Amino acid sequence: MRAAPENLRRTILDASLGLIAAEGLEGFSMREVARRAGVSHQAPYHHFPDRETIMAAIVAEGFQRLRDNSLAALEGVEDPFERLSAIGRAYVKFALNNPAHFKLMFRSEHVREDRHDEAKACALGAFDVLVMVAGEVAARNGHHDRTVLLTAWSTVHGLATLLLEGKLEKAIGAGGASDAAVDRVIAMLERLLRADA
Amino acid sequence: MRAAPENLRRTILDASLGLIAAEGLEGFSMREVARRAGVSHQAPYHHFPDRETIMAAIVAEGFQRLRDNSLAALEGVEDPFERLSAIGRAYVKFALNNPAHFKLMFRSEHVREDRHDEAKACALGAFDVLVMVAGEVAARNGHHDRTVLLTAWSTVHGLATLLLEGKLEKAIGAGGASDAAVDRVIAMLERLLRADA
DNA sequence: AGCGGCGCTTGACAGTGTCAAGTAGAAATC
DNA sequence: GATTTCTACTTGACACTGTCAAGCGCCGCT
Repeated sequence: MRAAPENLRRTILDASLGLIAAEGLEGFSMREVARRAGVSHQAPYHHFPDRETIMAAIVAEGFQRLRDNSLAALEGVEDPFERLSAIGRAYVKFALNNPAHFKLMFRSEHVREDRHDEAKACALGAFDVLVMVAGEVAARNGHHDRTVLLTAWSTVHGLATLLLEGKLEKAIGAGGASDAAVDRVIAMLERLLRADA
Repeated sequence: MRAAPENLRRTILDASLGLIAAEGLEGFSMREVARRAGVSHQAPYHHFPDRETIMAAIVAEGFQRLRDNSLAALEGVEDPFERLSAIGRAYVKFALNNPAHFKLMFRSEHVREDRHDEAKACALGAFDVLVMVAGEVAARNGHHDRTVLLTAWSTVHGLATLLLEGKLEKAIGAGGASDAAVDRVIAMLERLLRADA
């Protein structure tokens, strides 16, 4: 009995996901993935040309999940400003729940998006949700929509990144819970954006 | 003739700075540093216990330069909101001019700040400038000073990070220059912050 | 029955960070 | 002044990495 074709491919992806979740991005190695999948160190290369392409597949899945999370966060929320906040919170939450995955998705030295169509497409898919909601906000407050988009994205992305790298302890203040800080920042941005242009 | 003590230490740091500037963060290797410094692959270990400690020294220098740049950007600027914008622009500019250096400074897997006192102190030194100016802004608009700080920092940090990773092309819009986008985001944040609480 | 090819394994190579041991030469001790 | 000590450095080795190059066994086809 031979394994179904494409079966090992999925096994390898799952092993990769498990590995980065358990050991972090720098603990990722092709050989360890192969070990976890129970195959030789070269078997993965039969399904992926190289390390970057495996990572690109993981990135693609990450952006799909990020998009799903964003859309789920929008469910039932009508007010554009609240919707933008909801996406922002989902974004940071995703980053904190999947730190290595998130880093991988946003570090070009691991995956050059322009060389991996699927990853690129999924990234655009997630991005589109933000474009849509930022557009709703801009339509309300009269600001330039691309600027609203960029500002909101930068803020939540910076917040997520700084949290992930442990740089915010000194900024949050003594004993402050980090999720409270996230809420404060996002709430503040929402309030600021509510002001008309 | 023997080299002056601590001389190789400086040579190694300079070689490291040159290497990351030329080859990027992932091109950095202890052995390549040694090669550039013209010594054996183990010589650097006589002045630094390990790779992370060399990187920590580089991080420390980076934060010193960031602090200097921030202070220089404040020179002659009186208005708190303009001052915050000036720091923000200096922050992004620093990141774009020293991409690998900037990444190194903000990635905890390379340098765990808590284990390297000098790097930590320099990071706090740069951070203090931001604390000060965010405080001035909060005193004016009546917002919570830590939240102003966090929001401003997150925004410029996210902007810098996304630019560095080449993720903003799709967000800037067709043919848009990225520095114009930076100015727009920072200007928008400034305008938003000018509104009282 | 024989064969081609697909899926995987084994082996090798150059590169890495770092441990361990050796060495040349200046300084210190007698 | 000869000998020892110490310091700055070199040489060598190890386990690990990603990836190139062959080899091997089993499946379906003719």
